[in-house]
Parts: sequence; structure tokens; C-alpha cells
Amino acid sequence: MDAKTLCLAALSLGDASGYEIKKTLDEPPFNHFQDTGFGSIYPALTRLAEEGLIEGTAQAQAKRPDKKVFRLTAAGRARLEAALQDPPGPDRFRSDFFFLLFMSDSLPADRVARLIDARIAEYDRELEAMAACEAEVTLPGHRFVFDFGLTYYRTMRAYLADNRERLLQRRAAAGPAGTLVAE
Amino acid sequence: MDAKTLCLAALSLGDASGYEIKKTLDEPPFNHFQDTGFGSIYPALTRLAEEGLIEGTAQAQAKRPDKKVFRLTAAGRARLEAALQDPPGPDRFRSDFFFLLFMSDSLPADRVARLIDARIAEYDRELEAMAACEAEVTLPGHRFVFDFGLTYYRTMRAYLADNRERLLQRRAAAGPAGTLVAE
DNA sequence: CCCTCCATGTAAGAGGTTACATGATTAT
DNA sequence: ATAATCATGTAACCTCTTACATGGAGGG
Repeated sequence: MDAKTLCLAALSLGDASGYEIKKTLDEPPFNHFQDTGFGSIYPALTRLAEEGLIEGTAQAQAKRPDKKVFRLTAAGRARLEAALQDPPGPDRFRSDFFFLLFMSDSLPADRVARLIDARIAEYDRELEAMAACEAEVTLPGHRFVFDFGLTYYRTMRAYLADNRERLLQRRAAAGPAGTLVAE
Repeated sequence: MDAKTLCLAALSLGDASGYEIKKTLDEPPFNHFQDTGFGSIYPALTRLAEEGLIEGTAQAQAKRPDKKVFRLTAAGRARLEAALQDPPGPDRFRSDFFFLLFMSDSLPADRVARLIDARIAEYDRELEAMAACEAEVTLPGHRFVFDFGLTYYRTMRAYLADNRERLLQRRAAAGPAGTLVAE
């Protein structure tokens, strides 16, 4: 799903400004399957408005910049429906972290240990953030994706915690293989 | 990691042609954290050669098109080392599948069921492919990422199998909510 | 005083995807 | 026959990402 479809989906849950859409997309469970920045959202909204798929109204606010609140048009709703009927493309996952772990036989042991510890801490933060907003997730589809996220973060956290020592021991046993980076 | 860094990493495991690099990148555990096509690899190799980070030699082959086998230069190895020292950026995960499940309250029940079943079948295929090449994964870092992938596919498969019925029942209990797509 | 939140956008550039172009060999 | 594998590349396009630009309000 491109930025335009994501904006349509966000607006199908209720009228919102670009800023509010960004916040929605950053929260679980929306943030479990995409990561979209302002630089994609604002141009997407401009194009959607040009195509007549959404309509925006400027709203003055007390002590705040004006905001432009968008809502889906009938055409926009139809476009979203059409997008939902397409067969899903493959998932794409890109991870610098796992790339580094893949290459970790060329890295100093303490760096590897610190990378894993930092990642465990990140997962813990994410799990705390999820606990804080769990009550707001009510629709069955949203809940399904939310629980998928929970499962993912918990499983990955456990994997890292359980295999950290084993990795460090295997490295030691294998000896200093083709070390690219000096220790 | 961009396509250039991935090519350097692949070549650090042994000399290879563009076609062979693509095959390596498509196999577990390399395919667990990236997804890079020919359209990225060939231009990346051209630019790396221009920068003197790799060197290529054309090799004639019997009954096959010529292939250009690349190897890392000292400068290329240094560049890879430098890349490995950068702090990792955030993971990025994009999934049409989970987007559809997120929106699944607007989809017919049988479509949802079929989407989940198809995905379970995909995970099964991936797990079979992994079993077939498990023996080749020997380096500790490679093994760590391989087992991460195993854990991921198994966990996700189990999640889908375990929660399929619950999702369908909750949808039924909630009634036909703001159905975008007619059943 | 500084940071974060609110709020919207543009511009340039990097990077990647898709389709095109070609063609022999081998397995089903 | 037909599909897959081997093998390399280009060109156009599209999409993001990043940085810039602006600025008040409120909390620590």
C-alpha cells in the first residue's frame, strides 16, 4: 500500500488533518505494517484532493495554526474499496540490525552484545507503548493486527534474549574468523 | 543497507557475478532482512566498479552467456568495514497482507479466510525451503539470522492458524460494521 | 531557556521498481 | 512444447526520504 491508499484508509476511520493522519499511522496497530513520513503524507493528500478522492476544509483554531481537515468523497471510498480487492503483494522487510548480525562474525564481540541489548530495550519500549493503548483497539481487524504485533515483539525479544549467549559462545569457539574489523 | 552495501557483503563471502549475487541474496538467511532485484544489483555493481570498490573479469563459458565475476578490492573491503560500524537504522516492515487484515472488517468473511489460508501456505513453503538449505548455514552470525527467520515463520504461521477462527467469530459477533465492500 | 507539540508544506535528490531487450540450454 | 535457468544490462518512472522553511504555545 502506497501513501495515498494509507491516507484513504486512515480517513475511512474518520475525518482528519495531515498531522492527525500521521499520528494515527504512527500508533499501533497501524504502525505494525507501514512507516510513512510527513514528506509522503502531505503530497499524497494534495494529489488525492486533485483527483477528487478527498475534500479538505481549512479550520481556524484558537492559539494553533490552521488545520485542513479532510474527508473521503464517494469516489475516494470507491477507490479504497478497489484497493482492498487487489491481491496483496509480498511483505517487505528491511533490517540493518539483522544485516549487522548476519555480518557479526566480522565484528567485535562487545559490539554484538551491545547491539542485541539495545534492540531488546527497543522491543521493551514498544511493548510498553502497546500496553498503554491496548484498550482503544476494538474492531476485530484492528485487534487481529494489534495482537500480531504483540506476538512479534514478544517473540523477537525472547529470541534475542535466549540466543545472545549462544551466539557469543559459538563465535568464541569458531575463533577469530575472517575478521574485517579489528577488536 | 542499500544495494551497494549488500553487494559488498555478498562479495565478502566469495567472488561472484551479478546473477550469482542475486541468487545468494534470495536465499536464507540473506533473504530474511532484504529483498533486492536485478534492477538494483546491476547498477550497484557498475557504480561500485567505477568507484574502485570491486573489480570484474569477464569469463567465457561453454554453452552459457559470458559472466562477469566480481571481487572486492582493498578499498571495497574498507568500505564494507566502515558500513558495518554505522549504527543500524530502524527496521522497516511493509505488508499489504496485514494492511488488508487491518481493514478486514470491510471485507467479506470468505475473502478474509482465504487470505489467511494462502498466507499460511506461503509460510509453509518458506519453512520447507529453509529446511532444505539448513545444513549449508555454518557461520555463527548466519546461523543466528537463519534461526531468527525460522522463529519468525513458525511463530507467524502459528499465530494465523490459532487466531483465524477467533477473528471470524468476532466479526460475526460485531455484525456487519461499516462494510465498504458488499458481501 | 530549551524542548516538544502543534501544523503545513516544498524542493532536490537518492534510490528503487518495472518493463524492455536478447537469447541459448535444460528439464518437464 | 513450455517453462525455468542461466546471464546482463538499460531507461523511464515513480516514490520516498531528507532537508529546508516557518512559527506560536506550553511544559520542565
